[in-house]
Amino acid sequence: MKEPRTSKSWQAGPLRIQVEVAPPAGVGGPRAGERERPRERLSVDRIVDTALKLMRAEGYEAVSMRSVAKALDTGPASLYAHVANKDELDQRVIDRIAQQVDIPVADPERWDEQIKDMMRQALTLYREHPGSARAIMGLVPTGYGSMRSAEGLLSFCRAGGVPDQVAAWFCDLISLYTGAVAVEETIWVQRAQAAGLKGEQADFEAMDEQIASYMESLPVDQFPLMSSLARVMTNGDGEQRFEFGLSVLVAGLKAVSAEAPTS
Amino acid sequence: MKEPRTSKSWQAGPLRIQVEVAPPAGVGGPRAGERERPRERLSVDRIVDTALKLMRAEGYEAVSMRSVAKALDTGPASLYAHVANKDELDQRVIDRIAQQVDIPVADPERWDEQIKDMMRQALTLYREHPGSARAIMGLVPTGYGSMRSAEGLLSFCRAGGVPDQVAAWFCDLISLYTGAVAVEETIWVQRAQAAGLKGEQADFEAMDEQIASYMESLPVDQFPLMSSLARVMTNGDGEQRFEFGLSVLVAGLKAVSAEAPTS
DNA sequence: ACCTGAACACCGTTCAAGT
DNA sequence: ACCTGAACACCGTTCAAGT
Repeated sequence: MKEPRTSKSWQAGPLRIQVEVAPPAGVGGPRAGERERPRERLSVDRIVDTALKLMRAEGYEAVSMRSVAKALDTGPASLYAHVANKDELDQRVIDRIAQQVDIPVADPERWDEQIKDMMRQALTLYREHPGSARAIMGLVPTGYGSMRSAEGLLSFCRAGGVPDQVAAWFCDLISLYTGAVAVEETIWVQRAQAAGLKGEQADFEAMDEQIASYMESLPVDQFPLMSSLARVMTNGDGEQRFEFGLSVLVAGLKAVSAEAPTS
Repeated sequence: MKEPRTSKSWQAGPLRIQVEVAPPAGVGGPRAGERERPRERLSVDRIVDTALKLMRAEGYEAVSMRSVAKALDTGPASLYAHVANKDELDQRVIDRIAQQVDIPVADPERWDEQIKDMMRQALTLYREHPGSARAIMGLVPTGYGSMRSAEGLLSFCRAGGVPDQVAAWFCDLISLYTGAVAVEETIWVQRAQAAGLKGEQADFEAMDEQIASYMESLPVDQFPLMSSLARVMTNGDGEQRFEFGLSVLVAGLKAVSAEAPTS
């Protein structure tokens, strides 16, 4: 094990914790008006920026040490002077995305809606960076963006009178759920794209229809419910399903908070 | 695109649906007493069996077309006569795991506990096959095992008087959550292993401690809650956190069911 | 200190050739 | 029909050598 090359690292324990309590100087990317000289100096920011751009444009799968290096007009080995490994790069990219979430001041009148809004924003950001959720679920989130999000969620829970322990665990729970939804969507999109190379558009309706009629075709004696509820199972788009999930989670949060002793 | 080589496939639509409505003949693996002849004939079952064993022993990461082929004493190309691609192999392995979940007859007295029990079983199985959750979250689940699980969940919801649409979406929701928890755990285990190559045991306490003290060190003005609740945030082991999630989800299910019109 | 080319040990998949 | 060796186009990471 070698020491981390980036100065802002924390390795007092087994984990590498990404420490970056302030957002990067600019919003990201070379400042406007800055000319692209043929060979600019490498830096963590430049690397993260190009990775982010690549992800936005072509999805997480297209982001590799090699592709990022190529976009920077160099070889993959050069990146390792600024970033410990792919994992750290992923972590930094993800955190940059998380920093884009807008977190309002907690309002006791609508703290539950504020929680939902935050997660809707997160899902939107995931969608704008196809596959990013894939990466997030492979990481222990530290870093400014993640901490900021957690702080926000905690503040909304406080505003709602949620006991601390419940609030703490709920942060994890709802973040995990949102990430998982994004991952699931990514898969569907990939499947649809893989299947529909001829057509430009992914045909989700055809996929739903296919699954529904498959469920309907299941043997009624073994699968009485699945076969009769096939259409109900496949009902609704991603939006409706996500909203359903948010409702269940927030309703559950309230119920559990009411039971728990206020700690 | 070539047609699927396996007879039991369904490609009427964009998706490849794995159709296997009855479990494989044996419980899995060559029957006891069957001698291992140097070069047995390949088959889907043999391939899935060896992949499953490999996953159980060394985790999902160790399961590649090449490693499975090697374990079968052949080259990776040989597998493609029986399995369309890695994706189909994953799907079949996952489904074999899902088939191991025990699904009792629905009991209106304790339908909610039955739901929780099923998910506890699922998490245990994920843990016994490290990384399997990773694979499951990359798949659109069809196949016998998945259908059986969904049927079970639906039957419990019915027993609890949950409206159909709510039940259908809830199946997805709680399965997604359980898979996500398993994925998250996998990551922690991997991190711990990567960090603690010297020691045999993964030192989760040290990781918790590290994270907790990192959170405590956050600037209080920006992160008043995170810094003061650091210990609460890192409280509890995987078990407690999962149980919390199950409670929130089931409580939420009841609340949402009460609101919704009984369809 | 930073960067590089070349190499190492892997992937999934394809394809022409064998039996 | 089933299996195979060899190849293709990728990975992440390392390392000695350059500047």
